[in-house]
Amino acid sequence: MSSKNVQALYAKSIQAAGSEDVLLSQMPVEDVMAIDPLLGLAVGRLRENKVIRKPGYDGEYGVIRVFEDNEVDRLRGQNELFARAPANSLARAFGKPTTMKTVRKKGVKAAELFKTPVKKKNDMPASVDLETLNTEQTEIAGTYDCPVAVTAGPGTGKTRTLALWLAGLVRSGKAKPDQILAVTFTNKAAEELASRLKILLGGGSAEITVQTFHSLAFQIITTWYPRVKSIYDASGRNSIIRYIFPENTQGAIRALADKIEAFLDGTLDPVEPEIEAAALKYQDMLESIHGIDVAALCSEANLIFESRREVLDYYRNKYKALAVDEFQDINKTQYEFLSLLADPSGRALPSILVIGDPDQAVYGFRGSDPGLFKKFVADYKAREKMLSSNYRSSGTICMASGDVIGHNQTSAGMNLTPVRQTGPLVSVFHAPDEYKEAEQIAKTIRALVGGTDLIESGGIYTGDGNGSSPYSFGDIAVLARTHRSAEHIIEGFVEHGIPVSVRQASSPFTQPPYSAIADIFRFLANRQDIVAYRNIVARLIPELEALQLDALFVALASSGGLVEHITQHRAVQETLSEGERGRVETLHRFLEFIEAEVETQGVYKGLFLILEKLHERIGADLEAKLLEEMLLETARAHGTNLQGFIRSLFLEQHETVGMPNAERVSVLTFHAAKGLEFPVVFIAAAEEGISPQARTDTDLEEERRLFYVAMTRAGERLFISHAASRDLYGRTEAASPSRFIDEIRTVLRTTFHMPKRRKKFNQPSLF
DNA sequence: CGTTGAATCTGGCGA
DNA sequence: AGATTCAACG
Ligand SMILES: Nc1ncnc2c1ncn2[C@@H]1O[C@H](COP(=O)(O)OP(=O)(O)OP(=O)(O)O)[C@@H](O)[C@H]1O
Repeated sequence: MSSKNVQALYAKSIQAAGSEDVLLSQMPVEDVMAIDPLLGLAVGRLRENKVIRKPGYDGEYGVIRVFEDNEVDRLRGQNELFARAPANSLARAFGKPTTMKTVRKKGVKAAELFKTPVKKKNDMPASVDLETLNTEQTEIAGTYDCPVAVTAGPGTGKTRTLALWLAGLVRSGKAKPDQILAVTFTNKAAEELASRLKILLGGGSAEITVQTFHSLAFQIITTWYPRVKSIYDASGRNSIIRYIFPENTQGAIRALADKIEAFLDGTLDPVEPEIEAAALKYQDMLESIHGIDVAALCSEANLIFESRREVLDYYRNKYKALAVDEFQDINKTQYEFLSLLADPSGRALPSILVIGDPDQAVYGFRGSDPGLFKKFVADYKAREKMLSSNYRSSGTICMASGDVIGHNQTSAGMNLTPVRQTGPLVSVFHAPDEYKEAEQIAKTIRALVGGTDLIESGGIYTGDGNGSSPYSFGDIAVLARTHRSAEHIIEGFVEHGIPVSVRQASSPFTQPPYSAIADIFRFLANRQDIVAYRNIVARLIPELEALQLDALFVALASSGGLVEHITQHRAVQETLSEGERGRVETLHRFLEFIEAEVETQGVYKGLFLILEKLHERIGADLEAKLLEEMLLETARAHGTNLQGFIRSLFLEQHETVGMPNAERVSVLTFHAAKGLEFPVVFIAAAEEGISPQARTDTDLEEERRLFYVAMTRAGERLFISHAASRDLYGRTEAASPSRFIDEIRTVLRTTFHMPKRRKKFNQPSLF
């Protein structure tokens, strides 16, 4: 079936159903069957969630594996099918039609994807116990009359205690929910805390402010200065800096951008006059387009507090209680923000609880200063507390991680007493290369969830001997130091049919080649944002040169964001040929079309059309497609709320959610894993040069803390793997095992080697 | 002027 | 490897 046919068919089906949503979610399956049996089958299976959404590593767009092997071929065009048909009005859109790169590889055996068992033990319902505290925890959770600073190791119930401290405020009537503020450093932590509070307090918890420093600051800024509309992250920052200082080389731009970032965040030390000057120029530009840089959010909020007494008083009166988790990650500016909200010398100090673990300080690169913990204790005359019982990890994992962190000179050396018993040894696995590493992890996961692969491959885990498979995909996480090494794992999982969930840091949609998406939404929401406009044109009509872009830029600036007459502007007439102006006008029509679609059909529709447009020019690799799916989901959730979507785009991490309830293995960076826990953890790419990194400015102790964070996420089983060689920029580099592995005493680990790489040879089954 | 091939570069974590 | 930028060529 050719894709044209599929498009036509799909269009026909939508027509019959009334809308694509109706088709996908409401129309009786039999009716869809009547239009086309194959489509009916697909829709039916989609609805039953019997679907593994397989990211298109083979060059297809968002392939959804709904069919068995023999069926797949019949649906060759399913990519377009699920990507929906293109809007006719755009068929001959601007730009020269470029052929989309299509790579087709043989797909995995679809049948494999279906034999994966679903859910096992972690069906812990609402009855999950969040209330029980030990004596030390209880004491902390009940202290409201004096600031408290808690230092405690991983798994000691810090977050649990903090949640109950917050809940206690409400239950005891000491504070109303809307008088309570809990600040976190990551969105994940905020979500986690909010969901715990919901369980503890029910609906009333919604009134409690649980936010990251950044999103809180953004909210404060936009409340009092509604003029600010566009958010610029590292990627947007780079493009503006490149525009302002065009004479700089790539490397110089990056160095400058890094320093400007630190300056904006108030953590540049010492402040270099040239950097300050450059940063101010940059901020002028942002100011003029009604934008703000993420790095400047906290500093700007502080400025508002300092310059507008009534604003500060408003927040001081509002919050009667304040809690900060992961306090070791705080930086100078955030500390100032905090002390502005809760004046340590003031008369009416709110209840304050801060909790942290110096051994888990891993944000040195963005200016966090663990010394601020001591400063807090001194400034607030806080009562210091400790927790020492680890409830999360087996005795083995506690000891092993203790061995590693013990190598840090600056380790607090806190004693950690495991509550849980000794467990299986830490499994260390040597693979010949990163592909084999991924494969082995995939096989081990299969074995853990009930497969038999590992018996065949003579591998690491052969079950608990009782034939039961105690784990589900959702119990398992693979952690990696860098996104790059995580990607290899994801690819391997896709190939081996392991359902995977990926959590990205800052939105990939603010970076090329997707930055056009971010810019389009920015521009639609903020017509003053001519930088966004320039980026859109540069990305979508790449043939235009800098001078021509400048002409458009100037023209738009002088027209106050009105796009219509730009091409008549003198500067544009002079620098662009008639054909080029025509293409720009087509682009304008496209933007207006998107705007209308967003208003009437929602952000989802707009985003979908943009992605489609983008794919006329660029192909999409594995990760891209996974991400597109995910972003479309996010967009759908925001309906027609453009502002909400933008905020989420720039300030939140994005996770592939895909099919609801689908059990997935989490693949995360060490940083992203902080605060989470999994019964089974794999640490991948434990190699010198990766973990620890080997750069001139690498802080070895921070690298070790990161590794420690990764290890301590595990409850029962910890696997550490490394590859002897790894492809890097086309070169194959030899790599030796991470020193952190050796730091674990030998009796706590077992080591496995993989046979040397055999080309294209499949191990025959032994049984 | 537009196309093509060669040279260059890729640097981490997150809001 | 793969994307992007640059130089030489038609
Ligand atoms: N008193 C307790 N009784 C039973 N379980 C507990 C208790 N305290 C904590 N736990 C459990 O221990 C685990 C770790 O708790 P929590 O996530 O609060 O630790 P944490 O100190 O914040 O860890 P980390 O710093 O590593 O993120 C959780 O599964 C929690 O439910």
